[in-house]
Amino acid sequence: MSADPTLRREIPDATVARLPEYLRTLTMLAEAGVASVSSEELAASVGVRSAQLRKDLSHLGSYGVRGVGYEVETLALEITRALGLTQDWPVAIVGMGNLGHALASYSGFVTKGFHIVALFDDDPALIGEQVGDVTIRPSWDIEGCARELGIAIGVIATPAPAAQTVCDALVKSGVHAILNFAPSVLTVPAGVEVRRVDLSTELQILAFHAQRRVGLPSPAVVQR
Amino acid sequence: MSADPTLRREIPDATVARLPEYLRTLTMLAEAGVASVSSEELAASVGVRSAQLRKDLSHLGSYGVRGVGYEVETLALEITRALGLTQDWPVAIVGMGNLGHALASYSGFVTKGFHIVALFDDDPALIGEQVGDVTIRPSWDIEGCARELGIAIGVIATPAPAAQTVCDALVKSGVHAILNFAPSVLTVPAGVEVRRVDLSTELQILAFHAQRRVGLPSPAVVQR
DNA sequence: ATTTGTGAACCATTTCACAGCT
DNA sequence: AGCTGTGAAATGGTTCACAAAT
Repeated sequence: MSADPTLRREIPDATVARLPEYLRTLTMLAEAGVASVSSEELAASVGVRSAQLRKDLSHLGSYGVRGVGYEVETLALEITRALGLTQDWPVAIVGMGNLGHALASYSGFVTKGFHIVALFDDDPALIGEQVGDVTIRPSWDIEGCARELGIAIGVIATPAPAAQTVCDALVKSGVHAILNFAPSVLTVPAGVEVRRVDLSTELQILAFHAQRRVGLPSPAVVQR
Repeated sequence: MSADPTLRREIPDATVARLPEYLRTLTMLAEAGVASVSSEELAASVGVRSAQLRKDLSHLGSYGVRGVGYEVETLALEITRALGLTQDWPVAIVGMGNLGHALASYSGFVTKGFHIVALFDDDPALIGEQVGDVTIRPSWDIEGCARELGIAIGVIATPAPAAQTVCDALVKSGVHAILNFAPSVLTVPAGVEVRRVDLSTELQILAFHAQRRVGLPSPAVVQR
């Protein structure tokens, strides 16, 4: 492996997962006119320990000033660069039911860095519908048009039984990154990154913790 | 602490996060009429290693039979019990925009173990609307009615600026488990469990991995 | 013969604590 | 003096490999 000092460092997954948080907070600080933060302050806003923040940032390079802190604009730019958000990523959503519609019009989606270029569904009643400035296409056209639209990230919001078929079509079209909202495990070739978001999984994890509470101080009196 | 052999074991977070996956797969197997599985088979369906599955299950107790495997029904029941899904958890959703509506009618929500008992929004145009068999109430009534409805889990689907206020109201009403879809970090007293699901965070993590691919096989025709 | 349950080894991540720089 | 960057220690999680059980 090359030991290029400027870029192509190995960034741990756990760090990558926190970078978006840091970036969001830095963006808010920048909008509030804050020019500089210490690791202590930034960590507090994000809800991590300052040592963790510093270690995370150290994987990107050395962008702080000892005795002073980090320049907000600079750090935000470096994280943006590290995450690959200096370019625009074309995204497709497959499955335009309630969830698909909600995702397509979700403000957080239009965040700098992403651009919805295609919507797919296999329900004839939905095909042709205009959502924002994109028209819903039939799912069976994925392989026909996904590659020429340059889709890099696919979002699957179909019912579970359709998810694997849709996933296969996306992968065949050159998509290497998939966000799966369907409650099913996807099988993909090596090199394709899948992340899953599942409501019932999250609720069940919360139920576990809620259950642990039986017999604990129920009143929400703030205490320490 | 007590070393009670039957219950109240310490289950690692990483294990708890996988239990819902196991349960979902077991439920599918049961519906397909499968009576027994080996750790190898079950692990393959879920996408983990068999040693991991066995270690995870060992935290619940010893419910397998050596030389044979696990009885599907029994194991499903034990996981259900461990997750606290033998009882029904009353859930409230706050923020009934596109996402809130999609969540309220999401089939995965009605999974055994959860029951939507209240919906809240502060938009007068939405208050009073019927979604399923629940009527949308004004957000400022949370403290007034959440406790008597026995709400255990709160789902926040509001815009980011409202999230902390809503969270405080939920906590004050005795809610100890919160699922936050708003892109903001919530501050809660100790003992309250918060899980966050954020679309742009997920997309940014995927962008990072997509970026790593530049110059790898299968060009997706990069363009602007 | 086969598959579980689990110590032990391994690996990843977090936290500590302080040297190094401004 | 103050805060970053980072080795070293501590913690948590995963995988190995095999004894125990049927």
